[in-house]
Amino acid sequence: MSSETNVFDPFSAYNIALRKIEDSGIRPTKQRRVLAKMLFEKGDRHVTAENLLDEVKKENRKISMATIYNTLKQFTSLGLIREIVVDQNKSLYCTNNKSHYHLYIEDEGKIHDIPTKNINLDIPSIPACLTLHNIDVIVRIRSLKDNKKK
Amino acid sequence: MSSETNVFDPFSAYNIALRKIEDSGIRPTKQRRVLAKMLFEKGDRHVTAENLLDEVKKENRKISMATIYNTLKQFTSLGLIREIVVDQNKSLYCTNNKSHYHLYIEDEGKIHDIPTKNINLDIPSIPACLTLHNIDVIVRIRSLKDNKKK
DNA sequence: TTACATGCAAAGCATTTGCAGATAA
DNA sequence: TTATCTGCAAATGCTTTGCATGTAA
Repeated sequence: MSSETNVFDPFSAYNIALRKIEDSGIRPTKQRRVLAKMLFEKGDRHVTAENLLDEVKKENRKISMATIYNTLKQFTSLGLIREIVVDQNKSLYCTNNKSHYHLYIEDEGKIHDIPTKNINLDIPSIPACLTLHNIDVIVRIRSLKDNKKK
Repeated sequence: MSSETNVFDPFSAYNIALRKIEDSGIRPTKQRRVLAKMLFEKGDRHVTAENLLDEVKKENRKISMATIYNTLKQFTSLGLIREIVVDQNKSLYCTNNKSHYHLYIEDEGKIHDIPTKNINLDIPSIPACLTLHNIDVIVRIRSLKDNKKK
């Protein structure tokens, strides 16, 4: 392990998240810090509550499912993560904060980010009484073989 | 009521749907015909299973929820309707068969179609081994007042 | 000290399923 | 006649909630 491994980087995704948590007034509890580490120290991720629970278990820690759900919602409302809706039966959260779209491989259930610059999208202007919250673009693809079987 | 009301139009959305049902091999049962009428004789609609059940009740008919769910799935796989995923907790089905995007007013839970021509979207070409299934574009807006209350 | 957080188990809710009875062809 | 469909009620699975206990400030 090089000495650089432990250099404190105030601008790491994790430290930025931690500061936003503190600034927002919610407490940076142990559970929240552990989950923030998982979410923000592994690059851009797409996770479900279940994924996180499994990961917590693998590290021999213990955080309840209720807390994981609460935390995901809090992080979402703080703007740390983004909820993406690709299918009805499971909530997916995306840790990529840069503006981007999604590529969803339906038969694999896998999702990938598409940088905004790779898709050109022009939408009409929004009336003054309304605010644009977000634009979700999900490009849904299937592998050919899956498509063939009707 | 003018006599034209009962003129048979083989190209009405309902009759087209009915033919697709027959052609596909599934039986045009009473329930399926009633639901097809509700879906296709009222212009472009966005409905949930619950909406349809309520409508059925209002007409003093009775179709079970299980049948409504089954029918919505069958109609979707026949390509008669399209499932749109705006939020995790309820499936919405859209009867507009023309290519289009969606405008979702988050604080009202209302959804509207946006004709494709009003949005310019350029996506990169898809590798030959994959098929593009669909591109969902959901423009999410909020009314200003809702936005203010943090 | 006390307001806020966590964990558990129970509740909630949309959707699916198993199966007996009904129905279209 | 028989393969298919419907309706009921029970099951499922994700998510939320109520509440007692724990913890950060």
